[in-house]
Amino acid sequence: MKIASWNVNSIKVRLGSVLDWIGQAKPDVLCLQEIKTVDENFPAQAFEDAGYNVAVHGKKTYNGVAILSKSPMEDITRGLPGDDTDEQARYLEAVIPAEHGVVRVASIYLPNGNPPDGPKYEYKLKWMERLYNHAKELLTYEEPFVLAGDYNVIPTADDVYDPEAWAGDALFLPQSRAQLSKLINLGLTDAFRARCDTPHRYTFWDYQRGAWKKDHGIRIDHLLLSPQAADRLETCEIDAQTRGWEKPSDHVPIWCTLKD
DNA sequence: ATGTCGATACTTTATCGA
Repeated sequence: MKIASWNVNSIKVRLGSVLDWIGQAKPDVLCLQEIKTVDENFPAQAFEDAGYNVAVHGKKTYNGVAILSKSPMEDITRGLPGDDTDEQARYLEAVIPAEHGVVRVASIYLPNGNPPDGPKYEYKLKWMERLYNHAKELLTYEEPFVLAGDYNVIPTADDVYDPEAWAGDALFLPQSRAQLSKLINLGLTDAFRARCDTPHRYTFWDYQRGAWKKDHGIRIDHLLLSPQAADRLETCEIDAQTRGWEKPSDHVPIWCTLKD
């Protein structure tokens, strides 16, 4: 079972690229972030024609997440539990029937948090605390799950081209990194790091300052696996070549395969 | 030395978020 994640920075602009990529990569599940559209305007038909079932949690202009799955999804949850007043569309979870049992998959768009001296950073940390609490709850089911998405957190200095340049950024502040560690230390596995210890492998390159050309990237898109999923992990890779495509997203797909 | 992109609206340029 191949499970992928991609922050597409507008599904409207990226539809052609996403269709091209799924045609080549053939994921069983693709979690999308920053679709930047309401549910009604999500191009569901195009993905259905490509053989996918579609679940969407969108919002006008900002954020928005979706899950595409070859198998029909069950128990779809929109929004991250823990705060009924949270209006931002950043979390979508679904249960996907597989050959042997089910795999639960979440599409996550964790808040950016900049600037770090204001309410946006507070929101980020609170959101991470809610994600921690929810992951803890999911772990009690003792089932395979994959929390896939744009975490907007650089885990270590090996995951950024220039740690000093990012020192004061909400994506790399000690508090952000500590909160990600705390989540992983519940017993989750960073699938990429479980399969590749090469430093300076990235999933995001800023549009500005020729970042892609100079390989000035950061690794902020992660697949976090429950123990039952980690036991079945085969490969995990980053499809960086899409960053060189026409009209690219600033993020690239990351995917893993789980033994059936 | 400079360098982006996408969505939106009192729109054709400015503002916001990333």
